[in-house]
Amino acid sequence: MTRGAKGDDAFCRVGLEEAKDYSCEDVYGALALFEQQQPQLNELGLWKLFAEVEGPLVPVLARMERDGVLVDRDNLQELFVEFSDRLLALEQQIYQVAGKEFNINSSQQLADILFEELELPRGRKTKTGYSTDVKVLERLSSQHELPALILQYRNLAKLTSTYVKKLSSLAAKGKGRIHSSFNQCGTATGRLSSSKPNLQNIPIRTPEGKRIRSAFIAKEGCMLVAGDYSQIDLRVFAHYSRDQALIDAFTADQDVHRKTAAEIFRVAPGLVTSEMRRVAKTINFGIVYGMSSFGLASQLQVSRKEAQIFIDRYFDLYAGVKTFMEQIIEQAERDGFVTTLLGRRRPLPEIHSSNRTRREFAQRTAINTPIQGTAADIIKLAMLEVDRRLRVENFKGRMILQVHDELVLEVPEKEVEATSLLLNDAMENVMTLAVPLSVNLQVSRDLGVGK
DNA sequence: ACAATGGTCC
DNA sequence: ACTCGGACCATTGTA
Repeated sequence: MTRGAKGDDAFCRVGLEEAKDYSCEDVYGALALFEQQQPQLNELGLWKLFAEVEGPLVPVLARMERDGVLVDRDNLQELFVEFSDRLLALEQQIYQVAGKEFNINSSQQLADILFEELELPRGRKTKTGYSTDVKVLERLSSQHELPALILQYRNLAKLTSTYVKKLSSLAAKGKGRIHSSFNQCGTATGRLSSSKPNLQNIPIRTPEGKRIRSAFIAKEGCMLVAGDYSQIDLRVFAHYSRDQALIDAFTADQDVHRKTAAEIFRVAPGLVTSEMRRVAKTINFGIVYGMSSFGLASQLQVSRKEAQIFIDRYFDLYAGVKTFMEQIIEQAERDGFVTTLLGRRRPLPEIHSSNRTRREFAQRTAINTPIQGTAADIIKLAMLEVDRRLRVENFKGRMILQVHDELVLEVPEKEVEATSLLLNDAMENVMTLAVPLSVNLQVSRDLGVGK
């Protein structure tokens, strides 16, 4: 049933007759698959998940895809001109500093210049040579001006080609709305994915990135209402681990990164610096991913010993977390799979691998999948509830984006207040865990400023 | 067409 | 020897 890579737009070229046959074949195939797989879903205990979540979600996603999201074409065009100009200038500057012209986009050619001609210290090796990734270039920035220029160039080139250019061309046709595909199959954890274009990795970190975000707007007379779950992964983690300190922190609505920082640095919460909090935040995320002391050390740029101390103190504070990790790995070894709160299942055959790297990877996956997958379960339920309530209450607002822990709605100005309440309530109360779910709301004309 | 590298998001 | 979970995509360079 796979179409050719360039065949997805076939309906634009063929007549209705052929399109009809083609569509019916698709439907027939889907039905045949359904009849074959229904018993399997039953046996695996997945029927309920299919019938009550994934199935009902199909029309919701289909409508999101059809409606799309509006972008400001003029704004994008201006960004394209400005970024192209700046890239051209950077390019010339780079040639001058490097002493010759080369293809800046080629990591190979760049490596030649940096490590052969300029004789800068080499870093990590790749399969084909020496790495020129952001970590390496940042380290070299203090010794030579070229690496810093490359970083600037890469940053701008990435934004221009992947986002500005791509989004412009997609928005050029039709009403300026961009129609992504939200895929239900294809992730190992149960998350959605977005493609053609991917609207789940629109920039947000850098100032230039935020300007690209600003090009995503609400149509005339509407506002964008966004709700994002506050630290849903860690909250799910608290729920699963039943760790009392973590549960207490979220129940009291404490700043959990600050609390962690206070503990591992042995200072009063009031004396936690932003740097200490940053370290604690990295650890909190690392824990969810099953990070080792080695991984933590390389992430934080500290010694393994220091990293190990952080981890020891972490497990001191959150004793339940360690037990949970051990138990979920045991479970994976026993069953050969792990599950999410709604029974979504991920096989982990490599949990018994004799290859240590593979086995440990499977162990980290055993920890991460129930967390990430349960968070995905929760927001999928929220999407169904939001969609249902919008209809029941006859609101005109519609969901247009999902970004893993965030839902964005396009809402008529007059309904913003009521819809915001609806969104907040539906997201926070869609499921009851051992800790409350908390949602931050944002109302704006575009996706840029303040988010 | 495909692998490798690098980079964006949660 | 060990380098954090999940995605998608652009570009280069080789086949």
